[in-house]
Amino acid sequence: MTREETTRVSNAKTRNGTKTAESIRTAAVNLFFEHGYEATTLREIAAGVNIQVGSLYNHIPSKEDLLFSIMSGVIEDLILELDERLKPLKDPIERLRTAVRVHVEFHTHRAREVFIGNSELRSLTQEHRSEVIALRDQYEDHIVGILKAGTKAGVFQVDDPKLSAYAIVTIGTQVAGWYHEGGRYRLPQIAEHYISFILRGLGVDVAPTRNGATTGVQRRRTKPNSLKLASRPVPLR
Amino acid sequence: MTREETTRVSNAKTRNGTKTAESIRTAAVNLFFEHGYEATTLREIAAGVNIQVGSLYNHIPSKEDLLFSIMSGVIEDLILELDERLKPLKDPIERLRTAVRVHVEFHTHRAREVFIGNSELRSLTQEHRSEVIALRDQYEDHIVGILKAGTKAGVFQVDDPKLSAYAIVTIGTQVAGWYHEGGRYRLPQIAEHYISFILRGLGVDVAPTRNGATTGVQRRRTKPNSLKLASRPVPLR
DNA sequence: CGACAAAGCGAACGGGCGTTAGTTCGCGTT
DNA sequence: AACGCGAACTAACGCCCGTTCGCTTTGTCG
Repeated sequence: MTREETTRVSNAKTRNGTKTAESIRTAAVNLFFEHGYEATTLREIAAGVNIQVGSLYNHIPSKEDLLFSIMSGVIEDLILELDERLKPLKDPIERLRTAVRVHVEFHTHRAREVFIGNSELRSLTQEHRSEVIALRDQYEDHIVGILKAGTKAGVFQVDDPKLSAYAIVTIGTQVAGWYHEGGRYRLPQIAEHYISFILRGLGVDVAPTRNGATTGVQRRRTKPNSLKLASRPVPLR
Repeated sequence: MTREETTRVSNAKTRNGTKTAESIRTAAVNLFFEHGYEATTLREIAAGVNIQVGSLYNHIPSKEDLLFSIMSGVIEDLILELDERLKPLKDPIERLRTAVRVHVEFHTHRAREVFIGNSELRSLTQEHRSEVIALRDQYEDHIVGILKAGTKAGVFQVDDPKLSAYAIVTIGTQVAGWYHEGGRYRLPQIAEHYISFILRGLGVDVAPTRNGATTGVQRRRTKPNSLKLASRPVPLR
């Protein structure tokens, strides 16, 4: 009952040289993303690391704890990244601009983990779920804080900061669903597009998105026909 | 191998008077929504209908087929509803307005089924998944058609109709995640809000959303503090 | 009232799940 | 040379899953 699991993990090397715990994590991320947590077997994960099922338990306390460490880890990293990039900035508009940029960049770079984080909440224990929700709320509060500060300074026109923050966060979920490296849209392009969109939504006057001139964004030269919709959330298998 | 399952179902009455097949469907919808398809047991579904496990097979061919009938059924209904409401309209703006209204109303009224439809694609067989995706594409094509017609008529300014349609559809997914009857926001309020939002996004000049004056919408008189975010996708259990 | 089909019962099936336990192996340290 | 230890292996556990099947109950209709 007084268990004190570390969740964080040893860093010893496996017999073939790579860190096993790390391999387990990435194998789990890929499988959870593709088949979902419930449908993924520890035997599949073990096979992905080329070890036997039982050996997994040298590195993880349980399957559920593996999921939890992935979910909490990705939000913690997100919060850390946001804090760091926001630290030197004072101007509300610049702070929001950076927040959205970090948000979109993170949700594209680590799309799989984020997708898991947004869809597997119900597979966690009560305690772990509360913990993840607390982290998520903490992140949302950051955004809300920026919005409130900007509203008080008179540069934003926001009815309900919490509702607006929710809308902003939702965009990330969406991006994580369809973005894949090498796809039609380049990362800065996506980020700047949403920055303009959101700022306009907050009542800030932004130059129209003509040829990506807003902040000197470079658009791709190829015709922006249509998004590769086929690979949206999770076809696969 | 040459099985010809009907998926549609008998309409005999059970011993206590209600239609069993229907009860199975709603019990399944609730459980799939709360715990997910993989985590839901046929025994749980049976218990929800006050029946034994084996008796389920008097009404369904398999668990996967039950999921499929829920997912395809909800999209079929959505398409039917859209067709019917769109039939008498010619003006592109009016057509889009109605399409969004139908979209939001449907995604709030049948939020649970829609949520399942958007999150359990990967649990279907190849064949069933293709079928559902085809239906979904068919629905998207309706929206794309409206956008293209409006663009050709010169009332919309759309870079990429497919991408815009995707954005519109995404809003529904989002609403289905947090809406619940009796919550802070009333249905027409949500619909009109998104109609204005989307029309503005398409370059149509819409009166600003001051006191819901756009089309004579009545806002609630209570202060619109914050959305009940706690019950977003799926805490529960 | 008796026949018949629909629908429910309840036990069983084969299989796969997460997890545990005992053991072996290869290193770095003493 | 002996030891300790982390990490892998193998085998098994108890459990619960979706599905099947033979039997019984029920409601309907001629």
